[in-house]
Amino acid sequence: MNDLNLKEKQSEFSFKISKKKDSCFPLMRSGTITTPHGDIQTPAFIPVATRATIKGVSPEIMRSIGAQALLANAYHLRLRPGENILDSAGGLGKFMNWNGPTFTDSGGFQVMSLGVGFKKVVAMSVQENSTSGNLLSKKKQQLAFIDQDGVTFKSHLDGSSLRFTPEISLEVQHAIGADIMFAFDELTTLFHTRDYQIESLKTRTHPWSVRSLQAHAELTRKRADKPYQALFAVLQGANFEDLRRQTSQYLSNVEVEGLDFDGFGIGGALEKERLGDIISWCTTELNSAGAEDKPRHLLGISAVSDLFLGVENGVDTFDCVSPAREARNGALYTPSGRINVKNAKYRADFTPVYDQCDCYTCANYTKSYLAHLIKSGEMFGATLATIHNERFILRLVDDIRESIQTGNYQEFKADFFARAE
RNA sequence: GGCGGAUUGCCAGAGUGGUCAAUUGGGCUUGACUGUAAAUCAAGUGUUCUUUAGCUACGCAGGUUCGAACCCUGCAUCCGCCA
Repeated sequence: MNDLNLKEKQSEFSFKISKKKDSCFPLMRSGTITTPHGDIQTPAFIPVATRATIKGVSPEIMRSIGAQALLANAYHLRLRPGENILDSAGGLGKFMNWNGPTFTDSGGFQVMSLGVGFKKVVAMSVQENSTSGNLLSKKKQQLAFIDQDGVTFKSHLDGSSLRFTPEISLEVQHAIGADIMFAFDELTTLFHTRDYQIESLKTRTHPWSVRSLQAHAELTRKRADKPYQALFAVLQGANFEDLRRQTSQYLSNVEVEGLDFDGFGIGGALEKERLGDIISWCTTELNSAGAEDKPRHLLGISAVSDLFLGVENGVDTFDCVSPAREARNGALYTPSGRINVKNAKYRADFTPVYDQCDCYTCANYTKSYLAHLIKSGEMFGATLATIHNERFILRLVDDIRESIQTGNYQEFKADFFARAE
Protein backbone atom coordinates (compact mmCIF):
# COMPACT_ATOMS: atom_id res chain seq x y z
CA MET A 1 0.00 0.00 0.00
CA ASN A 2 2.98 2.27 0.34
CA ASP A 3 2.88 3.06 -3.31
CA LEU A 4 -0.63 4.44 -2.99
CA ASN A 5 -0.85 7.72 -4.80
CA LEU A 6 -2.29 9.97 -2.19
CA LYS A 7 -3.01 12.74 -4.63
CA GLU A 8 -5.09 10.36 -6.72
CA LYS A 9 -6.89 9.03 -3.68
CA GLN A 10 -7.62 12.61 -2.71
CA SER A 11 -9.51 13.13 -5.94
CA GLU A 12 -12.40 11.06 -4.57
CA PHE A 13 -13.25 14.32 -2.90
CA SER A 14 -13.77 17.43 -4.98
CA PHE A 15 -15.38 20.82 -5.13
CA LYS A 16 -16.67 22.52 -8.25
CA ILE A 17 -17.73 26.11 -8.24
CA SER A 18 -20.51 26.61 -10.72
CA LYS A 19 -21.46 30.18 -10.03
CA LYS A 20 -19.51 33.15 -8.76
CA LYS A 21 -18.69 36.77 -9.44
CA ASP A 22 -21.68 38.58 -8.15
CA SER A 23 -21.12 42.26 -8.90
CA CYS A 24 -21.73 43.23 -5.30
CA PHE A 25 -20.14 40.27 -3.56
CA PRO A 26 -17.04 39.10 -5.42
CA LEU A 27 -16.25 36.46 -2.81
CA MET A 28 -19.65 34.78 -3.02
CA ARG A 29 -20.05 31.50 -4.89
CA SER A 30 -22.16 28.40 -5.30
CA GLY A 31 -21.05 24.91 -6.25
CA THR A 32 -20.97 21.22 -5.53
CA ILE A 33 -18.88 19.28 -3.04
CA THR A 34 -18.46 15.67 -4.11
CA THR A 35 -17.73 13.05 -1.46
CA PRO A 36 -17.69 9.26 -1.59
CA HIS A 37 -21.13 9.28 0.05
CA GLY A 38 -22.73 11.84 -2.21
CA ASP A 39 -22.79 15.45 -3.25
CA ILE A 40 -23.49 18.62 -1.32
CA GLN A 41 -24.86 21.58 -3.21
CA THR A 42 -23.42 24.73 -1.71
CA PRO A 43 -23.96 26.96 0.07
CA ALA A 44 -25.37 24.38 2.47
CA PHE A 45 -26.35 24.16 6.08
CA ILE A 46 -25.08 21.01 7.82
CA PRO A 47 -27.19 20.09 10.87
CA VAL A 48 -25.28 18.92 13.90
CA ALA A 49 -25.61 15.33 15.06
CA THR A 50 -22.98 15.43 17.79
CA ARG A 51 -23.56 11.94 19.13
CA ALA A 52 -24.60 10.45 15.80
CA THR A 53 -28.12 11.77 16.02
CA ILE A 54 -29.99 15.00 15.54
CA LYS A 55 -31.53 14.96 18.98
CA GLY A 56 -35.11 13.86 18.61
CA VAL A 57 -35.30 13.62 14.83
CA SER A 58 -34.68 10.64 12.56
CA PRO A 59 -32.21 10.82 9.67
CA GLU A 60 -35.07 10.06 7.30
CA ILE A 61 -36.91 13.15 8.44
CA MET A 62 -33.71 15.18 8.25
CA ARG A 63 -33.33 14.02 4.68
CA SER A 64 -36.94 14.90 3.91
CA ILE A 65 -36.53 18.46 5.17
CA GLY A 66 -33.51 19.00 2.98
CA ALA A 67 -30.44 18.07 5.01
CA GLN A 68 -27.64 17.11 2.63
CA ALA A 69 -25.04 16.15 5.22
CA LEU A 70 -24.71 15.85 8.98
CA LEU A 71 -21.89 16.72 11.36
CA ALA A 72 -20.89 14.56 14.34
CA ASN A 73 -18.20 14.90 16.97
CA ALA A 74 -15.06 12.86 17.49
CA TYR A 75 -14.72 13.60 21.20
CA HIS A 76 -18.24 12.53 22.04
CA LEU A 77 -18.19 9.45 19.83
CA ARG A 78 -14.85 8.36 21.14
CA LEU A 79 -16.23 8.45 24.68
CA ARG A 80 -19.36 6.62 23.66
CA PRO A 81 -19.74 4.23 21.95
CA GLY A 82 -16.06 4.34 20.95
CA GLU A 83 -14.78 4.88 17.43
CA ASN A 84 -14.13 1.17 16.89
CA ILE A 85 -17.83 0.47 17.11
CA LEU A 86 -18.47 2.97 14.35
CA ASP A 87 -15.65 1.48 12.32
CA SER A 88 -17.06 -2.03 12.72
CA ALA A 89 -20.52 -0.78 11.87
CA GLY A 90 -19.22 0.40 8.54
CA GLY A 91 -18.74 4.03 9.44
CA LEU A 92 -20.81 6.83 10.89
CA GLY A 93 -23.35 7.01 8.08
CA LYS A 94 -24.08 3.32 8.09
CA PHE A 95 -24.15 3.22 11.88
CA MET A 96 -26.83 5.89 12.13
CA ASN A 97 -28.65 5.01 8.91
CA TRP A 98 -27.73 8.23 7.16
CA ASN A 99 -26.98 7.52 3.53
CA GLY A 100 -25.35 10.82 2.72
CA PRO A 101 -22.15 12.72 3.39
CA THR A 102 -20.99 13.24 6.96
CA PHE A 103 -18.60 15.54 8.76
CA THR A 104 -16.84 15.13 12.10
CA ASP A 105 -15.42 17.82 14.28
CA SER A 106 -12.01 16.96 15.66
CA GLY A 107 -12.71 17.56 19.34
CA GLY A 108 -11.18 20.99 18.98
CA PHE A 109 -14.36 22.63 20.14
CA GLN A 110 -14.21 20.66 23.38
CA VAL A 111 -10.75 22.09 24.01
CA MET A 112 -12.61 25.31 24.68
CA SER A 113 -16.05 24.21 25.85
CA LEU A 114 -14.65 21.79 28.42
CA GLY A 115 -11.70 24.04 29.13
CA VAL A 116 -11.62 27.68 29.99
CA GLY A 117 -14.73 28.59 28.08
CA PHE A 118 -18.30 28.08 28.98
CA LYS A 119 -21.41 29.81 27.69
CA LYS A 120 -21.38 32.69 25.29
CA VAL A 121 -17.70 32.69 24.59
CA VAL A 122 -17.39 31.82 20.95
CA ALA A 123 -19.45 34.51 19.36
CA MET A 124 -20.52 37.48 21.34
CA SER A 125 -20.88 41.16 20.96
CA VAL A 126 -18.46 43.65 22.40
CA GLN A 127 -21.03 44.91 24.90
CA GLU A 128 -21.72 41.46 26.31
CA ASN A 129 -18.02 40.92 26.37
CA SER A 130 -17.41 43.57 28.98
CA THR A 131 -20.07 42.30 31.36
CA SER A 132 -18.68 38.83 31.67
CA GLY A 133 -15.05 39.52 31.06
CA ASN A 134 -13.72 37.54 33.95
CA LEU A 135 -14.68 34.19 32.51
CA LEU A 136 -11.08 33.17 32.11
CA SER A 137 -10.33 33.65 35.74
CA LYS A 138 -13.22 31.51 36.89
CA LYS A 139 -11.91 28.14 35.76
CA LYS A 140 -14.90 26.40 37.20
CA GLN A 141 -14.66 22.64 36.99
CA GLN A 142 -12.36 22.73 34.03
CA LEU A 143 -12.28 19.45 32.14
CA ALA A 144 -9.72 20.16 29.43
CA PHE A 145 -6.05 20.85 30.02
CA ILE A 146 -3.89 22.02 27.14
CA ASP A 147 -0.21 21.44 26.58
CA GLN A 148 1.94 21.89 23.51
CA ASP A 149 1.47 18.31 22.40
CA GLY A 150 -2.27 17.99 22.86
CA VAL A 151 -5.11 18.12 25.33
CA THR A 152 -6.00 15.96 28.29
CA PHE A 153 -9.71 15.78 28.93
CA LYS A 154 -11.42 14.63 32.04
CA SER A 155 -14.40 12.74 30.71
CA HIS A 156 -17.61 14.58 31.51
CA LEU A 157 -19.25 11.16 31.77
CA ASP A 158 -17.15 9.46 34.41
CA GLY A 159 -14.15 11.67 35.11
CA SER A 160 -11.66 9.29 33.55
CA SER A 161 -8.90 10.97 31.65
CA LEU A 162 -8.82 11.02 27.91
CA ARG A 163 -5.98 12.19 25.75
CA PHE A 164 -6.43 14.00 22.45
CA THR A 165 -3.57 14.86 20.14
CA PRO A 166 -3.71 15.60 16.42
CA GLU A 167 -2.70 11.98 15.77
CA ILE A 168 -5.34 10.56 18.09
CA SER A 169 -8.04 12.86 16.74
CA LEU A 170 -7.30 11.81 13.18
CA GLU A 171 -7.19 8.17 14.13
CA VAL A 172 -10.56 8.53 15.80
CA GLN A 173 -11.99 10.47 12.90
CA HIS A 174 -10.75 7.96 10.36
CA ALA A 175 -12.34 5.16 12.36
CA ILE A 176 -15.59 7.08 12.59
CA GLY A 177 -15.41 7.39 8.85
CA ALA A 178 -16.90 10.78 8.07
CA ASP A 179 -16.36 12.19 4.58
CA ILE A 180 -15.06 15.48 5.88
CA MET A 181 -12.90 15.73 8.97
CA PHE A 182 -11.31 18.67 10.72
CA ALA A 183 -7.74 19.05 11.85
CA PHE A 184 -7.29 19.16 15.60
CA ASP A 185 -7.04 22.80 16.64
CA GLU A 186 -7.15 24.96 19.71
CA LEU A 187 -10.31 27.01 19.89
CA THR A 188 -9.45 30.10 21.89
CA THR A 189 -11.88 32.64 23.31
CA LEU A 190 -12.28 36.39 22.98
CA PHE A 191 -10.98 36.70 26.52
CA HIS A 192 -7.58 35.45 25.56
CA THR A 193 -5.05 38.21 24.89
CA ARG A 194 -3.53 38.88 21.51
CA ASP A 195 -0.28 37.41 22.77
CA TYR A 196 -2.07 34.23 23.72
CA GLN A 197 -3.75 34.07 20.30
CA ILE A 198 -0.36 34.38 18.62
CA GLU A 199 1.18 31.74 20.84
CA SER A 200 -1.79 29.46 20.29
CA LEU A 201 -1.44 29.69 16.52
CA LYS A 202 2.33 29.34 16.40
CA THR A 203 2.83 26.61 18.94
CA ARG A 204 -0.40 24.68 18.80
CA THR A 205 -2.96 25.19 16.03
CA HIS A 206 -0.38 25.43 13.25
CA PRO A 207 1.86 22.55 14.33
CA TRP A 208 -1.19 20.51 15.25
CA SER A 209 -2.63 21.12 11.78
CA VAL A 210 0.56 19.88 10.16
CA ARG A 211 0.58 16.85 12.42
CA SER A 212 -3.07 16.24 11.59
CA LEU A 213 -2.22 16.23 7.90
CA GLN A 214 0.72 13.88 8.49
CA ALA A 215 -1.45 11.49 10.46
CA HIS A 216 -4.09 11.81 7.79
CA ALA A 217 -1.63 10.84 5.07
CA GLU A 218 -0.55 7.77 7.03
CA LEU A 219 -4.07 6.72 7.86
CA THR A 220 -5.24 7.23 4.31
CA ARG A 221 -2.48 4.91 3.19
CA LYS A 222 -3.23 2.41 5.93
CA ARG A 223 -6.92 2.40 5.11
CA ALA A 224 -6.59 2.59 1.37
CA ASP A 225 -9.51 0.21 0.91
CA LYS A 226 -11.85 2.72 2.54
CA PRO A 227 -13.37 5.71 0.78
CA TYR A 228 -11.25 8.84 0.94
CA GLN A 229 -11.96 11.10 3.90
CA ALA A 230 -11.26 14.75 3.29
CA LEU A 231 -9.41 16.85 5.86
CA PHE A 232 -10.11 20.53 6.48
CA ALA A 233 -7.72 22.77 8.38
CA VAL A 234 -9.23 25.26 10.79
CA LEU A 235 -8.40 28.94 10.52
CA GLN A 236 -8.10 30.60 13.92
CA GLY A 237 -6.82 34.06 14.85
CA ALA A 238 -9.77 35.45 16.79
CA ASN A 239 -10.68 38.92 15.60
CA PHE A 240 -7.19 40.00 14.55
CA GLU A 241 -6.87 40.76 10.86
CA ASP A 242 -3.16 40.05 10.57
CA LEU A 243 -3.48 36.73 12.37
CA ARG A 244 -6.44 35.65 10.27
CA ARG A 245 -4.59 36.53 7.08
CA GLN A 246 -1.38 34.85 8.18
CA THR A 247 -3.03 31.64 9.22
CA SER A 248 -4.98 31.51 5.95
CA GLN A 249 -1.79 31.89 3.94
CA TYR A 250 0.12 29.45 6.08
CA LEU A 251 -2.42 26.64 6.12
CA SER A 252 -3.23 26.86 2.44
CA ASN A 253 0.42 26.16 1.70
CA VAL A 254 0.93 23.17 3.99
CA GLU A 255 1.69 19.97 2.15
CA VAL A 256 2.66 16.48 3.30
CA GLU A 257 3.72 13.86 0.78
CA GLY A 258 1.87 15.68 -1.96
CA LEU A 259 -1.24 15.88 0.19
CA ASP A 260 -2.72 19.23 1.13
CA PHE A 261 -5.83 20.24 3.00
CA ASP A 262 -9.05 19.54 1.14
CA GLY A 263 -10.78 22.57 2.52
CA PHE A 264 -10.86 25.02 5.40
CA GLY A 265 -12.93 25.62 8.45
CA ILE A 266 -13.28 29.14 9.67
CA GLY A 267 -13.53 28.93 13.39
CA GLY A 268 -12.61 30.46 16.63
CA ALA A 269 -13.53 33.32 18.76
CA LEU A 270 -15.18 36.06 16.80
CA GLU A 271 -16.97 39.25 17.56
CA LYS A 272 -20.43 39.18 16.09
CA GLU A 273 -20.05 42.69 14.79
CA ARG A 274 -16.98 41.78 12.79
CA LEU A 275 -18.03 38.40 11.46
CA GLY A 276 -18.18 39.57 7.85
CA ASP A 277 -14.74 41.15 8.04
CA ILE A 278 -13.20 38.15 9.73
CA ILE A 279 -14.54 35.80 7.09
CA SER A 280 -13.45 38.04 4.25
CA TRP A 281 -9.89 38.28 5.63
CA CYS A 282 -9.72 34.50 5.54
CA THR A 283 -11.36 33.93 2.18
CA THR A 284 -9.53 36.76 0.44
CA GLU A 285 -6.27 35.33 1.63
CA LEU A 286 -7.23 31.79 0.63
CA ASN A 287 -8.06 33.06 -2.82
CA SER A 288 -4.77 34.83 -3.19
CA ALA A 289 -2.95 31.73 -1.98
CA GLY A 290 -4.49 29.74 -4.79
CA ALA A 291 -7.00 27.89 -2.64
CA GLU A 292 -10.09 29.52 -4.09
CA ASP A 293 -11.40 26.21 -5.40
CA LYS A 294 -11.41 24.56 -1.99
CA PRO A 295 -14.53 24.57 0.13
CA ARG A 296 -14.78 26.73 3.25
CA HIS A 297 -16.89 25.74 6.20
CA LEU A 298 -17.95 28.31 8.76
CA LEU A 299 -17.97 26.49 12.06
CA GLY A 300 -20.84 26.88 14.48
CA ILE A 301 -22.80 29.67 12.86
CA SER A 302 -26.47 29.81 11.85
CA ALA A 303 -28.02 33.09 12.91
CA VAL A 304 -29.95 34.33 9.89
CA SER A 305 -27.97 37.51 9.36
CA ASP A 306 -24.73 35.56 9.83
CA LEU A 307 -25.71 33.11 7.10
CA PHE A 308 -26.14 35.97 4.63
CA LEU A 309 -22.84 37.46 5.75
CA GLY A 310 -21.08 34.14 5.43
CA VAL A 311 -22.36 33.46 1.95
CA GLU A 312 -21.50 36.95 0.78
CA ASN A 313 -17.96 36.48 1.96
CA GLY A 314 -17.37 33.15 0.32
CA VAL A 315 -18.49 30.52 2.81
CA ASP A 316 -19.73 27.25 1.31
CA THR A 317 -21.03 25.31 4.27
CA PHE A 318 -22.24 26.06 7.79
CA ASP A 319 -23.07 23.99 10.81
CA CYS A 320 -24.64 24.94 14.10
CA VAL A 321 -26.36 23.40 17.10
CA SER A 322 -28.62 26.38 17.57
CA PRO A 323 -31.63 25.36 15.50
CA ALA A 324 -31.91 22.13 17.46
CA ARG A 325 -31.00 23.42 20.89
CA GLU A 326 -33.14 26.51 20.68
CA ALA A 327 -36.02 24.40 19.40
CA ARG A 328 -35.79 22.16 22.43
CA ASN A 329 -35.92 25.25 24.59
CA GLY A 330 -38.98 26.66 22.86
CA ALA A 331 -37.37 29.29 20.61
CA LEU A 332 -38.85 28.85 17.15
CA TYR A 333 -37.74 30.55 13.98
CA THR A 334 -39.88 32.80 11.83
CA PRO A 335 -38.86 35.30 9.15
CA SER A 336 -39.55 38.13 11.57
CA GLY A 337 -37.31 36.60 14.21
CA ARG A 338 -37.45 34.07 16.95
CA ILE A 339 -40.56 33.50 19.02
CA ASN A 340 -40.56 31.89 22.41
CA VAL A 341 -43.50 29.58 22.01
CA LYS A 342 -43.66 29.06 25.77
CA ASN A 343 -44.79 32.66 26.23
CA ALA A 344 -48.22 33.05 27.75
CA LYS A 345 -49.61 34.70 24.65
CA TYR A 346 -49.32 31.49 22.62
CA ARG A 347 -51.17 29.29 25.07
CA ALA A 348 -54.35 29.41 22.99
CA ASP A 349 -52.81 30.31 19.65
CA PHE A 350 -54.10 27.67 17.29
CA THR A 351 -52.08 28.75 14.27
CA PRO A 352 -48.84 27.20 13.04
CA VAL A 353 -45.45 28.64 14.03
CA TYR A 354 -45.10 30.18 10.57
CA ASP A 355 -47.93 29.90 8.06
CA GLN A 356 -45.66 29.94 5.00
CA CYS A 357 -43.50 27.14 6.37
CA ASP A 358 -43.54 23.85 4.46
CA CYS A 359 -42.40 21.69 7.36
CA TYR A 360 -44.28 18.76 8.87
CA THR A 361 -44.71 20.60 12.15
CA CYS A 362 -46.29 23.69 10.64
CA ALA A 363 -48.50 21.60 8.37
CA ASN A 364 -49.99 19.68 11.26
CA TYR A 365 -49.54 21.38 14.64
CA THR A 366 -50.29 24.67 16.36
CA LYS A 367 -48.27 26.96 18.58
CA SER A 368 -50.68 26.16 21.37
CA TYR A 369 -49.93 22.45 21.12
CA LEU A 370 -46.18 23.01 20.82
CA ALA A 371 -46.22 25.29 23.83
CA HIS A 372 -48.05 22.64 25.79
CA LEU A 373 -45.66 19.85 24.80
CA ILE A 374 -42.50 21.83 25.45
CA LYS A 375 -43.69 23.22 28.76
CA SER A 376 -44.68 19.73 29.80
CA GLY A 377 -41.29 18.34 28.89
CA GLU A 378 -42.79 15.97 26.37
CA MET A 379 -40.27 14.46 23.95
CA PHE A 380 -42.53 14.99 21.00
CA GLY A 381 -42.37 18.73 21.54
CA ALA A 382 -38.61 18.70 21.03
CA THR A 383 -39.03 16.63 17.91
CA LEU A 384 -41.64 18.88 16.35
CA ALA A 385 -39.79 22.07 17.27
CA THR A 386 -36.47 20.73 15.98
CA ILE A 387 -38.02 19.70 12.67
CA HIS A 388 -39.31 23.23 12.25
CA ASN A 389 -36.12 25.08 13.11
CA GLU A 390 -33.88 22.81 11.09
CA ARG A 391 -36.20 23.09 8.13
CA PHE A 392 -36.31 26.86 8.49
CA ILE A 393 -32.53 27.20 8.29
CA LEU A 394 -32.08 24.50 5.65
CA ARG A 395 -34.69 26.14 3.48
CA LEU A 396 -33.21 29.58 3.93
CA VAL A 397 -29.78 28.38 2.84
CA ASP A 398 -31.36 26.41 -0.01
CA ASP A 399 -33.18 29.54 -1.16
CA ILE A 400 -29.97 31.53 -0.91
CA ARG A 401 -28.18 28.95 -3.03
CA GLU A 402 -30.87 28.97 -5.64
CA SER A 403 -30.85 32.74 -5.77
CA ILE A 404 -27.09 32.75 -6.35
CA GLN A 405 -27.47 30.19 -9.10
CA THR A 406 -30.15 32.21 -10.84
CA GLY A 407 -28.37 35.50 -10.27
CA ASN A 408 -31.08 36.85 -8.00
CA TYR A 409 -29.26 36.89 -4.70
CA GLN A 410 -29.70 40.55 -3.90
CA GLU A 411 -33.35 40.46 -4.82
CA PHE A 412 -33.90 37.42 -2.67
CA LYS A 413 -32.14 39.00 0.26
CA ALA A 414 -34.13 42.21 -0.03
CA ASP A 415 -37.35 40.22 -0.23
CA PHE A 416 -36.44 38.11 2.73
CA PHE A 417 -35.81 41.08 4.97
CA ALA A 418 -38.84 42.90 3.62
CA ARG A 419 -40.99 39.93 4.58
CA ALA A 420 -39.40 40.01 8.00
CA GLU A 421 -41.11 43.27 8.78
C1' G B 1 -70.79 14.08 72.33
C1' G B 2 -65.34 13.09 74.23
C1' C B 3 -59.97 13.04 73.34
C1' G B 4 -55.90 14.21 70.12
C1' G B 5 -53.68 16.60 65.68
C1' A B 6 -53.76 20.33 62.07
C1' U B 7 -54.66 25.52 59.49
C1' U B 8 -48.06 29.52 56.35
C1' G B 9 -47.58 33.11 50.05
C1' C B 10 -50.66 30.06 43.26
C1' C B 11 -49.61 24.67 45.17
C1' A B 12 -46.65 21.47 48.36
C1' G B 13 -43.98 22.36 52.54
C1' A B 14 -39.95 24.60 56.23
C1' G B 15 -39.91 28.00 60.16
C1' U B 16 -42.13 27.71 66.43
C1' G B 17 -40.58 35.08 70.49
C1' G B 18 -36.47 39.50 67.52
C1' U B 19 -31.27 38.39 62.30
C1' C B 20 -38.88 36.75 58.58
C1' A B 21 -41.76 39.82 53.29
C1' A B 22 -40.78 34.51 55.45
C1' U B 23 -35.80 28.33 53.68
C1' U B 24 -36.73 24.79 49.75
C1' G B 25 -39.40 22.33 45.70
C1' G B 26 -43.04 22.86 42.01
C1' G B 27 -45.95 26.11 39.17
C1' C B 28 -46.16 30.75 36.75
C1' U B 29 -43.60 35.12 34.05
C1' U B 30 -39.58 36.80 31.16
C1' G B 31 -34.64 36.20 29.19
C1' A B 32 -30.47 33.52 27.16
C1' C B 33 -28.74 29.68 23.90
C1' U B 34 -23.77 29.97 17.58
C1' G B 35 -17.67 23.31 15.52
C1' U B 36 -23.89 20.39 22.03
C1' A B 37 -21.14 18.53 29.76
C1' A B 38 -27.70 21.92 27.26
C1' A B 39 -35.21 18.11 26.85
C1' U B 40 -30.25 23.27 29.70
C1' C B 41 -29.28 27.76 32.27
C1' A B 42 -30.46 32.71 34.46
C1' A B 43 -33.64 36.33 36.65
C1' G B 44 -38.36 37.56 38.65
C1' U B 45 -42.82 35.96 41.30
C1' G B 46 -47.37 40.54 48.43
C1' U B 47 -47.98 45.83 47.51
C1' U B 48 -46.24 51.10 46.79
C1' C B 49 -43.08 54.73 40.84
C1' U B 50 -37.10 53.79 42.54
C1' U B 51 -34.81 52.73 47.48
C1' U B 52 -29.95 51.11 52.43
C1' A B 53 -37.60 52.65 52.55
C1' G B 54 -42.98 52.45 53.77
C1' C B 55 -47.36 49.58 53.94
C1' U B 56 -50.04 44.91 54.25
C1' A B 57 -49.23 39.75 55.43
C1' C B 58 -48.57 33.24 58.10
C1' G B 59 -57.43 30.61 59.13
C1' C B 60 -60.59 34.68 62.01
C1' A B 61 -61.03 37.86 66.51
C1' G B 62 -58.90 39.41 70.87
C1' G B 63 -54.74 39.24 74.42
C1' U B 64 -49.50 38.81 76.66
C1' U B 65 -44.75 41.25 75.27
C1' C B 66 -40.35 46.66 73.99
C1' G B 67 -41.25 43.00 69.94
C1' A B 68 -45.60 37.45 67.65
C1' A B 69 -46.08 33.27 61.79
C1' C B 70 -44.10 31.51 66.52
C1' C B 71 -46.95 32.24 73.51
C1' C B 72 -52.35 32.62 75.70
C1' U B 73 -57.98 32.78 75.06
C1' G B 74 -62.25 32.22 72.09
C1' C B 75 -64.30 31.07 67.32
C1' A B 76 -64.25 28.64 62.38
C1' U B 77 -62.77 24.67 59.24
C1' C B 78 -60.34 19.94 58.32
C1' C B 79 -58.24 15.00 59.85
C1' G B 80 -57.74 10.78 63.21
C1' C B 81 -59.40 7.69 67.42
C1' C B 82 -63.37 6.61 71.11
C1' A B 83 -68.75 6.69 71.99
